Amino acid sequence: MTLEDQELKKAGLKVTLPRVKILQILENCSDRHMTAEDIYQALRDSDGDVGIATVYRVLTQFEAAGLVERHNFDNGPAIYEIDRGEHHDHMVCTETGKVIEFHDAEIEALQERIAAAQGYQLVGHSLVLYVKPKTS
Amino acid sequence: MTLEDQELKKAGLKVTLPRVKILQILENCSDRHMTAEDIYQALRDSDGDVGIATVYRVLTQFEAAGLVERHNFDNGPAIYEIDRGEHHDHMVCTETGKVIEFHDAEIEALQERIAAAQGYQLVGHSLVLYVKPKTS
DNA sequence: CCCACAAATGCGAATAGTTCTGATTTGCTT
DNA sequence: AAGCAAATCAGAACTATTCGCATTTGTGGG
Repeated sequence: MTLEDQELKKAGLKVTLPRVKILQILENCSDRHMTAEDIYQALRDSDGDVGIATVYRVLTQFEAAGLVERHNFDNGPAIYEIDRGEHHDHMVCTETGKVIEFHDAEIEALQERIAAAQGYQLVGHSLVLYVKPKTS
Repeated sequence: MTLEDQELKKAGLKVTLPRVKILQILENCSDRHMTAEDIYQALRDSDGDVGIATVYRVLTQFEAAGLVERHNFDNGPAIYEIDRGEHHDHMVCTETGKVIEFHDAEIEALQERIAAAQGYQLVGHSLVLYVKPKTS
């Protein structure tokens, strides 16, 4: 019973080979931001016989279970990352594609206030900054 | 030579029937936030024989010319709106789908600072608040 | 005012990303 | 180890969008 197995159990998900492998890939990947296709390729490269449909299904379940977060940058494929419980937003370099995480308590607070001012309650948000290196 | 014609000319675009009609639809629509499909239907309902491919092509040109803005809310189709030169972000009600515009100078300023702190220059951003009515 | 020619359009096919379907396999319960 | 629900596979389907190419449409020059 590995750590991954326990996480899956805790999330109420049956411990299956595809799910364990996908969880491992997400935990071990270097930049922590992978597309479904990236994961599919990683599986393919190692050994697996996991279909792309399963990758999507498993990622959706992981998201529902709070194990991973899904983000949509502009157009293009969604990216997935392990949810470590530390909320953050993203900055994407338009030249290199690099993704940088950041968190700003002030912005978070302002968002709440803005929603409240219109008679709403904030249930979520998506903030992506598109940036380029300063010296170009 | 209508107002729409002039706008198109100014943008360096040939004045064609599809372009004029699409511009009118965008200017006259009630909620100001339409999908390409919405526009296609509006054209179809009135009279036109404009293909969906043309709708997309024209919208892309309008965006490049600064006449309209395109936004991607989460997944689902992109929405387009006339660019009146007043920058704003969006709040989407998760229950009714209602879209509310807002602008907050403080958040804008903070975004610049955050990008700068990482050695980047802000070239754009996407901020969407997902909200629900306070009393539910 | 008309003509030529580039630019724009329509249609259908193609693409990208993602989800569904239905037959087969897998893993939990005993 | 058997049974059964849950999960998977492969491929088809779907949604949003773009492309290719034959045809049409504006526009500037004569």
